[in-house]
Amino acid sequence: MAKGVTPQSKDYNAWYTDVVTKAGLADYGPVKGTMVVKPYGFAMWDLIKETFDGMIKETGHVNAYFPLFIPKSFLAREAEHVEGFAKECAVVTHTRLKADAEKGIVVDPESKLEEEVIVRPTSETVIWSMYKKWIQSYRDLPLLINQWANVVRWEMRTRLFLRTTEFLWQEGHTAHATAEEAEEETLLILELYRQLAEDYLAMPVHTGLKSESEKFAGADRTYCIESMMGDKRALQAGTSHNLGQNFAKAFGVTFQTQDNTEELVYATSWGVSTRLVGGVIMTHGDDKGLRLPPKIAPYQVVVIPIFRDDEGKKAVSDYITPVLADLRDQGVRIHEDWRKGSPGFKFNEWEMKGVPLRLEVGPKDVENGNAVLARRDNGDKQVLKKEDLSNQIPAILDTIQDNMLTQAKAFRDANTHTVSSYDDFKEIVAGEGGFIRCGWDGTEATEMAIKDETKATIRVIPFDENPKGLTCIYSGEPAKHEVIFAKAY
RNA sequence: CGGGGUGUAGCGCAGUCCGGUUAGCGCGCGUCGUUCGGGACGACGAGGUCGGAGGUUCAAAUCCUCUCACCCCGACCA
Repeated sequence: MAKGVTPQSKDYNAWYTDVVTKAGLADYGPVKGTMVVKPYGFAMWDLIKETFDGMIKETGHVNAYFPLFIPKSFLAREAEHVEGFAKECAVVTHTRLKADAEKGIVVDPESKLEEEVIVRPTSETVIWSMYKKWIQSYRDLPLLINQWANVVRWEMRTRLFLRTTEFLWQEGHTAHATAEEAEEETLLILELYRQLAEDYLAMPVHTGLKSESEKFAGADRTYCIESMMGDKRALQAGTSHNLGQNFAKAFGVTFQTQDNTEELVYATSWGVSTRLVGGVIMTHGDDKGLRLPPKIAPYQVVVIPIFRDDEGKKAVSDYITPVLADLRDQGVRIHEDWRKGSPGFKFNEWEMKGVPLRLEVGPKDVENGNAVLARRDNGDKQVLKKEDLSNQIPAILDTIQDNMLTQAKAFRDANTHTVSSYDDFKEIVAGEGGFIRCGWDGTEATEMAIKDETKATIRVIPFDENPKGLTCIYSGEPAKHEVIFAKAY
C-alpha cells in the first residue's frame, strides 16, 4: 500500500478517491462508470443492510425480488416518471452475439427484440404492473414490500459509491388504501432513515421535504435526509416518496373498499443506496484516511501483536487470546494482524482503513499485565490492565460512536449560516461554503435563478423551518418557507 | 456532446521535441538474512505486444496517418 492519502485541504476529490481505493473499499470496473465493491467496502454495506433490513422487518415490511428487465413501454406509462429517467436508461435491443471474421464478435442482427427491454433505473413500473394483479380488495392492503437490488442509471459523470452507473440499494414499494396511510408510511420510513444515518452511521441529517424541482419523477412529494460532507457540500442520503395515486392510475391499480366502491390505490416508494458508504467516508474521514463508526465498522478492534520471534509471538498469543475470545462472545468484531512486518506500518494501514480501536499487545504488556488501546476518532492512546479490556472495550466503542456523531454535528452546525441578504448568500457559497438557511418565496423561478447564479440548490425544506417574518433571499417577497441551500453532490 | 489532457512493468512516472546498443527509475512483488512499541534495511530476483492498426526508414516508444481507450473541466443525476 502506498504511503498516505492526498490531504483534504489540498484536493478533497483526490482525497476521496485515494481513501476509497487505498483503504480497499472499491475499485473501478472495466466498463466506464462501474464499480467493484471490494470485500472491506462490501462488509460496510452488509452491516448497513442488516441494520436497515431489521428496521423495516420490525415495522411489518417483507422482502421480495422483481426482475432487472422491464418492458420499454412500461416506463412511459407515467408521464413525469419517463421524463425523469428516459435519459439515463440502458436498453437491451438484442439477445445474442455472433462470431465475425473481422471484428471478432458482433451483435447478431437476427436477434433484435420485438419490444426492447430496459434495465431498471428503479422498479416502480414493474412492481405496479404486478400490484395490479395482486390487489383487489381493501383486505389486500397495505402491501409493504421491499427489495434489495441493483439498478442502472447511465450517468455521464460518476464517482465511486456516490454516483456509479450501476449501484446497489433497497427500494421499498408500498400500497395503501388511503392518502393518510401513505403519508404516514412515507414519514415512518423517513424516520427510519434518520435513525440509520444518525444512530448507526453517525451522520447527522436534516429531514424534510424536497422542492418541486428536486422531487422524484412521478412523486407527489419527496422527503429526504440530507447531510453535510467534509468539504461542506450536501449529500442526499436517502429519499422517501409519497407517490399519491400516480402509479395506480398509470397501471390501473384499484381496490374495492368495505362499502363496495372502487378506488385507486395510494403508493409510496423509498430508497437508500451504496451512496451511504460514500457519505460515511466523507462525513468522518481525515488526512489519515477513513474513520468508521463502530456500528458499521467491519472490524471494531484491530489487534497489533508486537513480537520478535516465534517464542515472543506465542507469548503474546497465549496472553491475549482469552481476552479476545471474551470480547468476541460479547459480539465485538475483532481482527488480529499477525502478518510479518513492522508495527508502525500496520498502525498506519489500519488507521487508513478506519478501524475504531487498535489494541497493541507486546512483550512489555505481557510482562506488566497491560495492553495499549488507541482510538481512531480522537487519537487518544491509553494503557489498560488486561483484566479491564473485556468490559472496557465495548463501552469505549459506544463512546466513539457517540463522539463521532457529536463531532459531525458540531462541524455541520459550525458551517451552517443563517443569512438574510443575497450578497451574503453569494459570498458564502463562493467562499467558505456550507449550508445556508434562509427564506424562499416558494417559486421555481427563484430556485432556478439562484441555481444558475451560484450553483447552490435547495437541499431540503426542513421540518424545523420557521418562515414567519422571513423574506425571500432572492426576490425579497415574504418567504413561504425557510430552506437550506447548498452545493450538492 | 463541446473544451483540455494522458496512454511505456501491478501502481506512479522518465525517455518522445532531436529515430540509433540490451527501454529505465521509484513504489510494490518474490527469496534469504538482519529488524520489529509509529510507515525498517541489505543482497539477489521476477515482471514489458511502449494502447491498437497501417505507413516512412538500414533502424521507430520516438516521425506521419488512422483508430481505440481512459482522465479532467462544462450541460443531467440517488
